[in-house]
Amino acid sequence: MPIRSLSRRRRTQPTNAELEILRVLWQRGSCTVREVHQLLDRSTPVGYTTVLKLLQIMTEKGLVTRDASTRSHRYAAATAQDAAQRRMIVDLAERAFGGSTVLLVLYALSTTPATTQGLANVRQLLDKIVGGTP
Amino acid sequence: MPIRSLSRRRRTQPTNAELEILRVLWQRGSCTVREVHQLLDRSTPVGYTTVLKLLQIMTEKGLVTRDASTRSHRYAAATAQDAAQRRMIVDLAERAFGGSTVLLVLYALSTTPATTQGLANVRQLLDKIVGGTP
DNA sequence: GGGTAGCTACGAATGTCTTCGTACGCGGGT
DNA sequence: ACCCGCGTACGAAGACATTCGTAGCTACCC
Repeated sequence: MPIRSLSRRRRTQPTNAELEILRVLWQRGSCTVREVHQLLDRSTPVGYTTVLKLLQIMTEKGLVTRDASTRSHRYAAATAQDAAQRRMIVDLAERAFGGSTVLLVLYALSTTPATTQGLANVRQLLDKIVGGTP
Repeated sequence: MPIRSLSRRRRTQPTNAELEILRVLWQRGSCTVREVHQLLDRSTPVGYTTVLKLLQIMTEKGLVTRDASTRSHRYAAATAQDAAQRRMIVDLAERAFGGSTVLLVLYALSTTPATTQGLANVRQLLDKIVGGTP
């Protein structure tokens, strides 16, 4: 019988269902449960109270903030989208690329069916990063 | 009482513990359970039978192959490392970047404390990708 | 030939994620 | 005053993930 189970996933990363909700909140700012429920675009639809429960859990975790001053509480993402995205990239780099985001980038670029516009953007950003840390 | 629970995580992606084992197998080729157990480098150590159980489960999932011709079975990763890495990138792009790997790359580059060598590699790869799909 | 070390198989405990049913309260309309 | 729609809170069910103990087998060594 296992007593400890401490090596679970990074607790700070949102799960899949949480991420879908966060996407709605990032796009729309602050939302009621009903709004999130209606805006969610899922392959398999989900019940209203499921969304409510998730938002309650996410509040406990600190992923979202809640304004309970009105009857229909309003929820908003607690962290900015880009910060969360960067965290997820770093997490994936650690788990699968030995911590190297550059390696991750190389693989991503060699996979992607990229548009010339997208590649131009990457090149532009590269030009902006003058030095880096050698 | 939930009857169906179908919107779980992408079933093809290895979990965290599975990924740690795959890393060993990718690095060393084919291994016995004992070898994997000894080579695993975990913050919290894990028991021998845990590794065994995980390898059995991964065999069922098709993540690894098993050669049972000797007393100590030998396991090997079923898919190449780079293919798995690409899959994980695509998965993250879908979950958090609207499916755009280019956007993922942009965020990764703007985060990373990159070496000039790494950046040079990225630039080199960019030069190789002549066209892309506009 | 018996003991021991090492191996696999299996099941159970625990924790997390996702889902929903049910209970309960408040406010507005009739 | 009463009901109904809408809201929150809570608990529990089921699927997975992770961990390990125990059982049972085989080979090897004295």
